[in-house]
Amino acid sequence: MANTIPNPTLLQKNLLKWFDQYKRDLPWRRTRDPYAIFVSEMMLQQTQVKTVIPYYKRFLQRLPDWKSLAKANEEMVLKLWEGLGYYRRARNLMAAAQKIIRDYDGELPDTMEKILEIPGIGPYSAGALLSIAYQKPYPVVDGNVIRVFSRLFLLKGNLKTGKGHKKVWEWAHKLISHQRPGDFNQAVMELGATVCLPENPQCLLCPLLHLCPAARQGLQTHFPQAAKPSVTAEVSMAALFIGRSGKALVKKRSQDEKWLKGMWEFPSAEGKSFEDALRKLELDLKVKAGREELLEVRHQITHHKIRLRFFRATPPHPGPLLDGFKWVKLSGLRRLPFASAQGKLRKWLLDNDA
DNA sequence: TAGGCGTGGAG
DNA sequence: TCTCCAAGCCT
Repeated sequence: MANTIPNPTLLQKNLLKWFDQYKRDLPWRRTRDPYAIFVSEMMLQQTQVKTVIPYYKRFLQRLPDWKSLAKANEEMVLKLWEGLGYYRRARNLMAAAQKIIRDYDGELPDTMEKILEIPGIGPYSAGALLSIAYQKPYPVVDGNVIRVFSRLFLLKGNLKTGKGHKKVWEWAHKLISHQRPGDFNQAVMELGATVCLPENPQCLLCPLLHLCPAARQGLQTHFPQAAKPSVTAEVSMAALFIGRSGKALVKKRSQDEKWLKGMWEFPSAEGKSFEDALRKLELDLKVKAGREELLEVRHQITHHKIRLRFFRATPPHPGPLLDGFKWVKLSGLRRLPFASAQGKLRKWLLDNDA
């Protein structure tokens, strides 16, 4: 079957009309403030809309403009970010604010060249900021755009990297609306997030159904084509819960660790088995642990599936605290975190950490 | 270029 | 329970 190319004008018109009628009411769509839009874009990197909303509101309430963010202390910014993940984004956000105050007199620049120099801003975010905050006709490509375009244009192969990815950008450049670039970009993403879903795409609700060759051929779930399956390794870890008078001992991970460098965790170790890991811990900390498993927590970190089992241990002999350890106050542990932001513990732990 | 970086939603 | 992957960036 011929790969018919949808008419760009028609595509824009249908999509924008649908967007006007069905777009979600999101807090960052109620402002034109480049700062607020910038914050939202940083938070939205690899993070779902629903997750971001409460963080976004709290962040803007506490740090409403470039100036307040630029002079904020890092502990406070990380605290506001706690639980969102990818903590480098929080530091980049601060660095961005400082740069904008220092180099641009407190105004987000409006050229691609300058925007790309801002820490934490790559091709996607630059396009989003220029189109949404400044109505400039730059496209965006994210996971949604890849999925929508792969179906609309029957794009084959891996579209996340290399030539395939470049192809998606070329389509995005061709299709961007010059009248309403910000709305067009958001509309494609909105369609991907609410209608053109990875599984069970809602084609009957799609404003582009009549333009979509994948849907016409019943191939919508065959696009985008699956990337090569990633090999994941299974890792066994043991962790110690060492409590004393309402407090628990936590440890800062070293910079030599494979993951979560510099983050706080309950003392843990890897091993060939849980027992093996537990013995290492006992040896390292010079403590004796019980063999009764308190809890098993599972974690996914790039290409690793981790099972972390917690065991109770009696506190080490009181004396000077070892370097990199500290006691945190806990009243009740409902969930045990694996590790957390640099110098911080995850919120359900800090809730109890007066 | 591929791997590291966090957490949680959803099927 | 398991898997996939989300408004990506950096090295």
